[in-house]
Amino acid sequence: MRRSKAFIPTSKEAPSDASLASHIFLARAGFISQSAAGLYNYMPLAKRVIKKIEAIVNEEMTKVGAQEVELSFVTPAELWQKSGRIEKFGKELLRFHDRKDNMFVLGPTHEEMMVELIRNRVTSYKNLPLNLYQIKTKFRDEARPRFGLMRGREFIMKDGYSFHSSQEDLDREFDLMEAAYKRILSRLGLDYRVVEADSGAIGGSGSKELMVIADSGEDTIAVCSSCEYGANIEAAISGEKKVIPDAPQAEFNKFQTPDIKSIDDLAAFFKIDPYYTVKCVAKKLIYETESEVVLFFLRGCDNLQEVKAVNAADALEIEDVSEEELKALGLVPGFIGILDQDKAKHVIDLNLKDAKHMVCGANELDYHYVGADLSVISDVAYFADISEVNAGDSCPHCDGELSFTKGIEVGHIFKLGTTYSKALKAEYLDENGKAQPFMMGTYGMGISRLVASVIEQHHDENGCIWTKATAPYMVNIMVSNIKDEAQMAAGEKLYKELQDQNVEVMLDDRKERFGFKMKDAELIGFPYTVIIGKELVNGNVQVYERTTTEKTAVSADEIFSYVMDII
RNA sequence: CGGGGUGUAGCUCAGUAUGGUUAGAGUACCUGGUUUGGGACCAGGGGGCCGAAGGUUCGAGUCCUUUCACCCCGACCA
Repeated sequence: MRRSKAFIPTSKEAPSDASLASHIFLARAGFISQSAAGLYNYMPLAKRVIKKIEAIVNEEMTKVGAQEVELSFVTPAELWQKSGRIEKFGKELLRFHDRKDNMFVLGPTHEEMMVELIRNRVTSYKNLPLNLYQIKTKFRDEARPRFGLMRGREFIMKDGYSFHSSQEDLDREFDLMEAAYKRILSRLGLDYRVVEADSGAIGGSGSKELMVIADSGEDTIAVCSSCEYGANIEAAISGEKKVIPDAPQAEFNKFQTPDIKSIDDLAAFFKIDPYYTVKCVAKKLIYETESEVVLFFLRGCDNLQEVKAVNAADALEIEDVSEEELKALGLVPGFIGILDQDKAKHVIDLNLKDAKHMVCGANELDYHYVGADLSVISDVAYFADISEVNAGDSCPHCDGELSFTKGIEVGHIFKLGTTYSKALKAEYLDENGKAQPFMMGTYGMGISRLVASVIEQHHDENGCIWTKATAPYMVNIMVSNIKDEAQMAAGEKLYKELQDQNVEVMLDDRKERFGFKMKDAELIGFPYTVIIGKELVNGNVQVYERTTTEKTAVSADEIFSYVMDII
């Protein structure tokens, strides 16, 4: 491509609202342009990058036997009513009516459509397993799209669905897909981590997220310093505490603690470690048709993990609750106790199971119990893991230590089980001729989000730095002064030679000055720029490498073979 | 969905408190010339229903009402 004819509208100014590097540089370098909230146009450079990523995904999917299909973007609302997700998705589903007044929704994901596609077409265990996928635009009418391609309303996703006759076979496919996803991210040149994820209200027997490591990521993940363990903070667990503070020695007793309401005050008052205090976090849990105040008890040193709390209470949502609401229930804020708690439903963190030497609220103003032994309620209370891991906690699988990092969720693989096949009555006949719902897995990967992720991880103050696998053009030939006939001829010659070898090459033949064209090349982020300029009279050109920003002198006679070697 | 903010040239923004020439700058774009190794310079030029609709006024980018869009913080996010 000749730069003079290419549609690449670069700009010195970034959109006023852009804050992420990927948003700023993709906009400035002429990859994307916004058309409305969360909607972006892909210009030629972006389109090329997307095609490269899609090609790699397609190759890896083909390797593991997945078959590509393409389902309609406009989907009948009826399917979403059958699965119940028309309510669950709510306003995120963009709905509209056709001329016959039938309702449709723009597909936000395609579980229902895919199940419907194979229903009554795949009818025997002999045809299983089956793995179908597509790469397709999705639409979710998000309340707050932001960060450019990172969180758009319209985005490109690879979504795959597998069908099985047993849990074992689903487990096998799940591992296969995890390996394939890892290969894809490695080939793209990304630093990533596979982490345990919250499986959410949808149930299923497990899910993992593929996180690209980046400070700008919206997810917090806990990773082990020495083994492969990693988990979204919503699902992370820690191992046994290695150092346990000395226990306070006290007989069980009620103790006056005037105006001591916080854990810090309590620990200071008794001169004990917060580990030996019981914290109560009251929340309002929202269910389908009702809501209820639920008390969550944890060790004073731990914090409530709200996603775990919602799961433990089997609720849909969690909200804060006011002191007035607590008092209305007969609770005493600041002194809510774990023993003889009959005012509200409560969940106790597993870290408190059989805990001894504890200080806890006495359900009475200005009084706490000391020396409490919680083993007395071990058999009657409801225990669950509801605490958030802390940086420095020990790893649940090895001797390592957990630390936090930020990640961009670019993939999510999920063991769905039979949720959708049951809801949509999709069944096959097993060896005994008995109808069974399909066991399903679902595997998503955000293609347009990957484009942004590459730049989040690979950029500098001057612009994009594309990895070799993702670069829209591998080589940029920059003719410093197009009026210099020798320079121009050398540029044209190399351009043709590289094109003949199917190298993706750009020839910057614009009537611009050296500095302008270099800045432009850096902004766009070609891996290599061949500079044909003033050194040509001495028989030399230079190769500028974007990752290192170093220039290497190369003989003009050898430049073609030199380029073929490094790319 | 709650709270806040902004709409003026392709882009980034002045101008609006106190209404009053022909609505501005930088950048980008077109012409000509000079320049040619890190986003050049000179000269000339094109480009605006000041988000939209109503209203007040002799007169509205500026004041009032309504509305739409976009953005930010939060909630939400298979």
